[in-house]
Amino acid sequence: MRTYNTKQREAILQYILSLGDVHVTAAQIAKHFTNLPVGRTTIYRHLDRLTEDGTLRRYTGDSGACYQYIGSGGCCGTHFHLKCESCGKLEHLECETLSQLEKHVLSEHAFMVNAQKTVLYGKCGDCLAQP
Amino acid sequence: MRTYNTKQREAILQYILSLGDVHVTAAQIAKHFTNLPVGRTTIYRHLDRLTEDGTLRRYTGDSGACYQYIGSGGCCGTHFHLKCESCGKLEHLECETLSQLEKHVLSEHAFMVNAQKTVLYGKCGDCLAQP
DNA sequence: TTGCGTGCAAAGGTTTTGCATGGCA
DNA sequence: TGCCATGCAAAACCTTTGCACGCAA
Repeated sequence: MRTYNTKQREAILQYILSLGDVHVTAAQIAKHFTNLPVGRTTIYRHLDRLTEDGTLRRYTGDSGACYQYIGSGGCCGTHFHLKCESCGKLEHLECETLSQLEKHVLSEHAFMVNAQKTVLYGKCGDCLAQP
Repeated sequence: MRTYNTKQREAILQYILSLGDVHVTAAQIAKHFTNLPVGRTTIYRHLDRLTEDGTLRRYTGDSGACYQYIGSGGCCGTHFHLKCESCGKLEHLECETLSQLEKHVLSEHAFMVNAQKTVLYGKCGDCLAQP
């Protein structure tokens, strides 16, 4: 099955890439393209496809699904992510302590953590510094 | 504002308590009360109230909100939870390694983890043992 | 020309709200 | 009796699906 390079596909991908570490919802994308000819259906279909491709990460927030760019390297497959509850920023977290955690939980608590899907919620440094 | 002790309130609370560590969705509760006079509206209103009370924990799954009993002691305020993606079981995880993780992430990565809201996804021991 | 891509409309599911009635205290 | 609680119906949302037309290759 071939994939076509349409204007809508380009526009959606460009927008997500431009956001960097900040996640988006389908509604946000739709709002961003209010004045352009991009239908909701198309947005959802591309988000689904990009998620299956491994281009985007999908997780479920309090009001709908959120998507965020992962990158072509697939480097985010093995490490955790930190989601700031104040500003919505999603940070990547790769360090030895996290790997130890995975091993510990598996060996001591008989639970295999799926780092790909797990998001640690909390407050990032920037938001902690502000009142 | 007083709160009344109605049959519906009792029935819903009893059902959630009887489930122990297993979470429920609003749909499951509605299904459980198919033959009893408990409307969806009432279920949602009680779930909201109980969550605000701190009696229940609420988190959002792939298809709707999930609720789980916390207990009056609030003992779950400080530890993590493990959600099995296969069977849906929610396990409590309290151990020294997790506390270390929190301290490490805060001091080394400038991020304060909200353990109350964070759920680690993965596979529990029972499901790992099965094919 | 071929077949995927698009978008409108409609359907499906979950959650919320309006309003009249019911029931605890 | 005074209010909160209830539940039906309808609305508000988010997401998916059917179908005809458009467009990239």
